[in-house]
Amino acid sequence: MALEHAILVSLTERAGSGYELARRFDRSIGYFWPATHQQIYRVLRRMDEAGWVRHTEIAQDGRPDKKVYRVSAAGKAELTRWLAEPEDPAVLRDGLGVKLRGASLGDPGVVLAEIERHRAEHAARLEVYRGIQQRDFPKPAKLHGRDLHQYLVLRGGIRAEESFVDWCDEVIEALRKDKS
Amino acid sequence: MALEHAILVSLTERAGSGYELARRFDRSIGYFWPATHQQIYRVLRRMDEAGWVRHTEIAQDGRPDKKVYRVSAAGKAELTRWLAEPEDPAVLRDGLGVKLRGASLGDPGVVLAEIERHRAEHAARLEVYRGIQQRDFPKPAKLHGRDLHQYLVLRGGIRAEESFVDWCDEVIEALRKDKS
DNA sequence: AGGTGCAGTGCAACCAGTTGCATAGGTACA
DNA sequence: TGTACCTATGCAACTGGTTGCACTGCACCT
Repeated sequence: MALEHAILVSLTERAGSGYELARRFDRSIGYFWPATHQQIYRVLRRMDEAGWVRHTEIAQDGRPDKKVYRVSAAGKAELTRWLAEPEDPAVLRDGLGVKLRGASLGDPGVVLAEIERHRAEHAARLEVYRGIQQRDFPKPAKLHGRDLHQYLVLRGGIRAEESFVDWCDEVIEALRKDKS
Repeated sequence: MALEHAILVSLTERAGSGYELARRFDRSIGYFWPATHQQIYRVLRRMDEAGWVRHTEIAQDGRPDKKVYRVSAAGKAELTRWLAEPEDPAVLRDGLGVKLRGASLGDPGVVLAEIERHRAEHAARLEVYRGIQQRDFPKPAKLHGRDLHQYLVLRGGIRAEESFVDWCDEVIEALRKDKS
């Protein structure tokens, strides 16, 4: 139970509309906490009713009106309350692992190809992360406070992708050897 | 959409009741695909109606009757169909990352302690995985087919946990340095 | 003139998963 | 004797998230 809090963190960094938030979730923050625009709109409304955020309607010319949300005092209080609360460890739910485990029930070449495909996808995402690292954090030793935290989250993404890609390579090699 | 398939894979390895499956999911397979007994019972019934599995009621003395499920021909067909189908990349949803990103909004020491707690939990799980590896796969170079696949899935778990623990260490060191 | 795509918000239906509870007999321990 | 835990199945209510669709209007390309 924490899309609320992901939105609060994002809105604390910068106020924005539901649409803008959905864009942010597609980029940076959504890599660690995915959300659709639907889900975001719904949660925003709920938080508005609860008083955690307030919105101001902004008329724009050429494009539709938008509602810009900002975190209220109650929202900040809720955020700090949540930060102090213990968080459940993240659960992973990996269909690829299940597939590999069942690989011998079908054509093993099919699963091998699937692993190769996933490897490529994760390698691409790794490149994106590394690009962000070089662009936004060229001197990591000098970072402090919020910038440091953001950098460390990115490091987590990089490490996870690296380790996934390495695993794929191990699997690909082992499956090839087993097949021949 | 794949609890169905996780159950089918597990039942192919060995037939069993809903209760037994729930135990298996608590141990091995559930590390990669968690499920509660509720969810398992419900899906089993649905798959029974769809003809993917069949059950035989078994009376036991001293303990309640049970229904032992086994995969039908239709179930096997569905499994191989699914194996050939491309799988979406697993999404991660990590509250700890969100917390770290918002760490400067609260007491930074609180988040540091939280990371340390998670590190301990994942290190413990890593030990469990390594224990399984030593007990069940002492000679990995000799593995083939199903055993090899099972070993490789375990390797994925080990790699993921190792990389998470390493990340925690990086974060802990950086946060300590930043605080002082 | 027509299609695609972006900005912006939203409803309704659905699906997957969680939580709380119920039932029932057995074993094990204090 | 009471309590707690294990085996075994299941209902009901709820929560979180997905999918499909709808409406508006501008910009850009062909």
